[in-house]
Amino acid sequence: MLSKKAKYGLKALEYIAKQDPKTPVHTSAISLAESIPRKFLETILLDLKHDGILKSKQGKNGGYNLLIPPSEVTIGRVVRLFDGPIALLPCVSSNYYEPCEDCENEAFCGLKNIFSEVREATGSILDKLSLNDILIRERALKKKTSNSTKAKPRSPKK
Amino acid sequence: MLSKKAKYGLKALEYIAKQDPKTPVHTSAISLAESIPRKFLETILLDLKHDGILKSKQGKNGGYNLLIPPSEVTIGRVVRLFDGPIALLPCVSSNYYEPCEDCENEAFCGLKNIFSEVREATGSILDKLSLNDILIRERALKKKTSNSTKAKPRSPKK
DNA sequence: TGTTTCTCCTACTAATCTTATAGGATTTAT
DNA sequence: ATAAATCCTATAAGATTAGTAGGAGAAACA
Repeated sequence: MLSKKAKYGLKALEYIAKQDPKTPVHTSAISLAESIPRKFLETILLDLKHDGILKSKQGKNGGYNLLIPPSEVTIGRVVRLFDGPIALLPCVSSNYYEPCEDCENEAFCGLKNIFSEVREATGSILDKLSLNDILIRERALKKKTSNSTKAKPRSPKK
Repeated sequence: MLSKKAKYGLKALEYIAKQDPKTPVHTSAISLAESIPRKFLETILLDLKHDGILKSKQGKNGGYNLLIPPSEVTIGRVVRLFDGPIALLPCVSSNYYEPCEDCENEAFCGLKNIFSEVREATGSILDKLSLNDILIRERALKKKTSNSTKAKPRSPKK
């Protein structure tokens, strides 16, 4: 399971990505909108800033904005920042590789073989999809519903 | 990351699966072979027994054996037993589903959409592969190496 | 210049989870 | 009987999680 930090972090980023990129977004606004404890959120946004995903403006009317475009903020990066490795075993992690203490023959380990497949499957999703994809999918989901609610809006009038 | 329990559990099961299914396997033998603390292993094997994966024989010359064939012990089942849900968000878990506390519109959640894809990818591997597949892959890996070590053993003599 | 409103930073804490260990009760073979 | 094994519960140290507390520092603005 994701930690609250990772989940809150993703939701906060999503919220920021939806706002005007020129206007600083207040912690308290995010806190309110996404039901994230304000003080907790502060530390999370700070982490995101230190990682180079967000930039901040201090003082009155300050707040946060994305430092890099939403399409370049991968989900994997955010998950790793807060929760560490995506892999389920250290020996199959790309970014945090460590051999298992007592593994005699890593090359022959059936477990490694299987969990490497799992890591590949999840990594290929999380490192490919970005903040932007969250937004795109959300729009797609909403559109889909509004379409199926309306009566046959298939072809727009000329 | 997997917990030690899950990892130890899988390794223990693998060890047991490799032994004669008629002869009870001692905790101490597994502990020694796989470098798992004996007392810790005891509780793990007990869990596996209570879950119906292992059966035990008490008393002298007692020990553990598989209750069901290796091909029916999925990795997913063992992981879930020790570590809970495979999903990264409660709202995308098949076996432990829970709505997110403050999620207003689960149907429109971009995060859910993406992590449901992740859950599907990992679940489809972990619930399809079994203890038997670990053994099969291990054998395949060893064979591959021994082949490439030998000089062209491609076609056996008639 | 002083006040307000933000971020920034560190330290702390309560609760839970992890990774075991301890000590014996129970069961069975010999 | 005794030895050797599982069974069961309790305990405990350490790490992690999910926050909270309290202010320092920066900028806008009156």
